[in-house]
Amino acid sequence: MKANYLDELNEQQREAVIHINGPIMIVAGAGSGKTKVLTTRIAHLMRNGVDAFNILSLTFTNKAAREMKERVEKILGGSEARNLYIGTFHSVFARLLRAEAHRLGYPNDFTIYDTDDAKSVIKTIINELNLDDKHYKPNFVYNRISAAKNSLMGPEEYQLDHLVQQEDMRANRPLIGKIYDMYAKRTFKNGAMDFDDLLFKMYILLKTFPEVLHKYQHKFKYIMIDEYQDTNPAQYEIIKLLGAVNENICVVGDDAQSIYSFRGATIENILQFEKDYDDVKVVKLEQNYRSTKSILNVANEVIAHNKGQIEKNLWTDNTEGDTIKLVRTMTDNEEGKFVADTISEQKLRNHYDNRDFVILYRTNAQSRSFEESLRRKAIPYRIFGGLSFYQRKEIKDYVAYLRVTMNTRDEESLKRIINYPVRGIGKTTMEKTIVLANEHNITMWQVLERARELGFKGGTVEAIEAFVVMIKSFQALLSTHNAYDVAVAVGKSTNLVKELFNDKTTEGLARYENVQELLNSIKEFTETPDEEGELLDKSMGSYLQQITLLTDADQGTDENSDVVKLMTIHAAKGLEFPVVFTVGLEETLFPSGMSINTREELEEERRLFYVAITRAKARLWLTYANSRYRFGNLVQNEPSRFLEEMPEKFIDRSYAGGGSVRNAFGGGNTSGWSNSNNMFDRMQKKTPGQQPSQPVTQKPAAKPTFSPATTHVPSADFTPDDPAGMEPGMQVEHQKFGFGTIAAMEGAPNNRIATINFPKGGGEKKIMLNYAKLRIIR
DNA sequence: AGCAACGGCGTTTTT
DNA sequence: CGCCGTTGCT
Repeated sequence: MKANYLDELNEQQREAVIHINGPIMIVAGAGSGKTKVLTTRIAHLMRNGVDAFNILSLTFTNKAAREMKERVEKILGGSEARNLYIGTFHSVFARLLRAEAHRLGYPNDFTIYDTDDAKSVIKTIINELNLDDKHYKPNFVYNRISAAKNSLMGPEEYQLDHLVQQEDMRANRPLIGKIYDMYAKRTFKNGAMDFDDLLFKMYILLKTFPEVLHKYQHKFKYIMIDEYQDTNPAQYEIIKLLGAVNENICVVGDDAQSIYSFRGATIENILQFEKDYDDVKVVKLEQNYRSTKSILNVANEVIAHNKGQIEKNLWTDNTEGDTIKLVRTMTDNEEGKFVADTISEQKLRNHYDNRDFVILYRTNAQSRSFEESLRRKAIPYRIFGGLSFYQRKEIKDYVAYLRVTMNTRDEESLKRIINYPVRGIGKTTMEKTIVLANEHNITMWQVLERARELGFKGGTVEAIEAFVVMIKSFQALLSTHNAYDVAVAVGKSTNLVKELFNDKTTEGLARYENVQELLNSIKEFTETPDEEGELLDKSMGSYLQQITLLTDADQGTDENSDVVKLMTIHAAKGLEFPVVFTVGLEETLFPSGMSINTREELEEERRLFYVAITRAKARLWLTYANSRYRFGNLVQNEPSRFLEEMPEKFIDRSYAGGGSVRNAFGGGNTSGWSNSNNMFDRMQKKTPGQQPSQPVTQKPAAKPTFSPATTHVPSADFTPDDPAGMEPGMQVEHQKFGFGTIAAMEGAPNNRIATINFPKGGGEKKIMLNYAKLRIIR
């Protein structure tokens, strides 16, 4: 244990850490050691007698939660940190609701609908109401409903609220309230919650059941909230309820980095915190440890253009560092090329690794030109964002089977699989099923169960009955087998896996691999001890709820993979990189054309720019293109207004990459500047044929966090041994991770957990022996 | 029932 | 431009 953990803090940090009881607000400027303060504070609480079980810490990503736990463990030693309740608002509440949802009439194994699922339900309802989905766009309606829930407004209130109704009338969409009402009823009938429900229903639960509120008020005696500037009213009210008894609430945030108002976050929460409680301790962390003076000065000056912030003065002891480079290119493609070239150059000149670079953009769609240029130069990269692994069709299909197995009320999933793979339950049958379900006021599944009785005939009734029997056989397996075995059985019985296996097209192969990856992730889930709380819930239901909440920031835990990262600025929140490229600094793109109509919107864009700048530790490039393709046609853009807000002193506007040194700002003609024959290109050309025929580029696809780095082919005679005989020092073989050595053993005798070092399987893994299949070598 | 061709639309940002 | 959903054909 580190005895001197307080010595590693500056005065303000220490002040924040040693404050134990009563509300405290930590205003933490960018790079001011916020995470360190949070983790040290948790450790300090525990050192001073607070039980880890009584600490709730809410973070912005699951990855942040995991890291936090590790860091606390490092400070304290031992494994007490395992008992902390750390996670995102959504995942923590999902877990609590898993224990309590029945009180609200939901199954505890409720399904969590992602945005696509939710929009699909909405679209169904719009069609049922005979409304035009061109006018009532599901997307628009979804956002309206989402906003309502985030401000804790239910369907009834929504339809009665004058202001809201006026807005809908003015938008010529008066029936949104009606759709909302039906949507709420439908998802409830489906036993499903969407993302916003995880907050909304949590609030309802605490409001409705005093004994539940009481229970959690006393469980969570100490509450910490990271990124408080990005919380919404629903989150605010829940925290208010949970913290009401002990008032040991610690919020950490930076109003200058509030960038999520589009999903209901309100900066008011942090601005008002001082008024919410008596005697709020306020600590400001103003020393930046991350960036050079140049970077920080530019950031400070940019954000000064916003009005009304919490007063603070962010400063640094770091060196002045390089100037910030401002670069214009002719087109978006040249922008991509410039960035790739510069990365090559910087690697040589300053000995950077790929992992030191990040490319930040405003919209996901901008990634393309950078992908191409990086691929061309064989620079490995990884894109964060875009379509997640779990949104892929083949994965959603597979998961839909698992969901229905867990929760037969889930119609969205049921409709997805009822005739996939084809089993003779076509459109007519499905429609009839829906009609019957409505008529008898039962679920679709119950109609299927009683198909014969309800008048289905011939081949149809046989097909339905076979389907019902199959799903029930999966359900029966749940009590005797772990989630992985059930999933495998599902793949076999449905022919899902075989069907994909027989598809020898490239896409078919990729889909097959993705499904294997899904199975791997389930396997790893069942075998890895739970790091997020005291419950070792390894059930299928727990798995399904968890994967829906995984985000892009959560993956890419493989810190050791040496790749350039590409992501939106939103996704980069909380991260830092030695070298940052912020690209696409053009009017209508950044600031976004959608956000230049009010001062509030524009200020949020500026905060976003501030976040982008402050990600950089040592070097920062800002680029923009004269023209770029948007929606298929070439458009001209002015340079971003933000560029004019930066202090000249720290900016190098003359650095224009391939040629022109003049006139980085002016419009006009720069023809001839793009004959890119700079040194990096030449270097690249010097080694023809030396490039790997297979580019090292990682698959941009988001993969589950828990997938192994390498695949091990098990020995032919692989048979699992009885885990009872396993002890530290033994050599074992794992079907996926390969050969390894048992480093340590812990856990109760009937639930032993081994720490095993797999040299080729991704290093040290914790494995629950009850679930893992291991072969003893010696 | 399954596939090809076509057209329309979209880009903020994400749990 | 590229994706998605719809249409219309077989």
